[in-house]
Order: sequence, then C-alpha cells, then structure tokens
Amino acid sequence: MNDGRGKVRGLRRSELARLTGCNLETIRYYENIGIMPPPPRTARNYRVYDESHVARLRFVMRARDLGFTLEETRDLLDLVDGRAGTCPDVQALAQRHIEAVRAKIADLRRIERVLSETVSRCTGDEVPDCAVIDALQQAD
Amino acid sequence: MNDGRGKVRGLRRSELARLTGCNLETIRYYENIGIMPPPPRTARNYRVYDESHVARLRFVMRARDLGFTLEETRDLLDLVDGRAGTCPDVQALAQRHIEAVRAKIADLRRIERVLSETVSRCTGDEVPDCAVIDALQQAD
DNA sequence: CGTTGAGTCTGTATGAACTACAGAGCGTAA
DNA sequence: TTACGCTCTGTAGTTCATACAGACTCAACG
Repeated sequence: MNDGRGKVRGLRRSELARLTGCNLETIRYYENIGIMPPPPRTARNYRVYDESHVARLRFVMRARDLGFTLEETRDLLDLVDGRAGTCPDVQALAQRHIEAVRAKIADLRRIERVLSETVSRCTGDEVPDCAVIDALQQAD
Repeated sequence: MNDGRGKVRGLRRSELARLTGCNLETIRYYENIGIMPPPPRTARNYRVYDESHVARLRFVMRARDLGFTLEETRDLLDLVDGRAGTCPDVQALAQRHIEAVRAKIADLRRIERVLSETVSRCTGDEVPDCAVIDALQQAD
C-alpha cells in the first residue's frame, strides 16, 4: 500500500469507502453510471484506487450532500475535468451553479435564524409548551 | 371559498398545490405517510384544506428543499406541534438541526468561493482549457 | 336535461439515487 | 488446509417522490 515515499500506492474498495465515508456499494454504483472512472484492476480482478479517486469521490459526496443532483454533479465534474467545452461555456455553467449555491445559502440562513431565535427564547424550563415554538410556523 | 371576511373557507387539493408549489400527488403521499394530517372531507369524499395546511406544507417543502430528510422534517414538525416533549428536549433537537444547518452553510460557502474564483479568473476566451479549472479539484 | 370536460378519488407503477443481499471467488493466517 | 474476511457480479429492496389508470363527481353549455 505504501511505496516508502509517503505515497499511497493502491486502495481497495473498502479502503476508499473508509477514507471518504462513502458507502461501499455506492462506489460501485458511481462507477456503473460513469460518475467515477473504472479503476485499474489487479490480476485477480480487484479494483485498485489512488488519491485521485479519493479526491473525486469526496467532491461528489460533498456536492450530493449539498443538494446537487447527480446530473448537476456530473456537470461540476465536467467542469473539473475540463470537459465542459470552451471557456465561456465553463463560465456560464459555473455561474448557474453559483446562483443555485447562493440561493441555498440564503434559505439555510433563514432556517438557521429562525431555529436559533427559537432556541434562545426557550426558557429551558420543564414546560411542555415553549410559547416560542409557533415562531417556526412563520419560518419564511 | 370565501366567507366574506377575508378568510379562505376551504381549498381543494389542486388549490393547495398551486398555493404552495407542491406537486399534487405529493400532497396525498405526505398524508399517507403522516407528514400532513388527513384533512376533513366533503360529503362526496373530496379533501378540504385550510390555511393551516398551507402553512404546514410550505414548512415541509422548505425543510425538504434545504436537505432535511423526511424523518428530520418529522422531528421539526413535532417541534412545531409541541409534540417534541419538554422544553429542554425541544432545545436539544433544535440545536442539533442548527449545527447541521451551519455545517451545510459552511460547505456551500466553500463551494461558492471556489466557483466564483474560477469564474473570475476565466478569461472568457475561446480556449478549451481554462487553466483555473483545477482549482475546483481542491475545493475542500 | 344530457353530455362533456375538468377535477377528484383510489391503488399501483415508475423513477432517481442509493443500499443491501446472494452466491461465487480470492487470500492469508492459524 | 480450512476458516474467515474480503472481493466480485447481478439483482432486489428502500426512500422520496411523481405519474398513470380507471372510476366518480360536478359545473357548464347547448
């Protein structure tokens, strides 16, 4: 696994899963649908991953966690891979994603504000009704 | 639909869908799984909604849009409904969600920064390789 | 007054994105 | 050398919706 110069030589699927926190089966799924590249194999047909796979999978997972669809993630990866066409194309694609990201941030901030107001106004007493809970109802 | 005092009397499912932007079928789905309460029915078995359903459904949709799972959304609704137990319980639940939201915001900001740096450094020329695209690779 | 077109009802099928399982092969350590 | 854990493949199941089929209702139009 180590070539003695501090570089990881090869990772098995379970190791890639552990390093990224990705589900073992999802790695194969991403390969099947073309999100992850098919890695080289050992003589006995075992997949062998390296740092580039770790970085790519982490990127995919963060994008998914942030609510991008797999198709949107594919676009982001095309950007990463320089497969998004000409520079103006790249700019336009990135700009659309920036706007989507900003909208998500704004929404999350609204939710965060309402939640923290609720919590801070909570007395912490053993009262079943917080009297501030209905603040959440107007959370928009 | 209107009692003459500015209050909506009853909404059909399609009207609830239009007011909230929710898919028509999803409303029934949410009722089936207990996210939305079963509304009263007309003599002919048509569902009748009111403003409380509008507010609740909007809340659910925003929570889902912000990446909360249906189960988490259920927790938030319990909070709203005062069904989450004592006030300290409510605080703890809300606090966990606040932390999840803040983590998401931090992730999104990182993504946003990298994307806008990419775009701003783009020349806009018809060059297939932007020379900044690999910045995205380190987007973590 | 009848029929027609839009809206509703139910159950079920389809879709996206995973996630788990079954059955076979590999590999290493006791 | 066999036991245990890992890998491989294909396929089935889960979650969160979304769409469809077939029957019913209802208001309007001629």
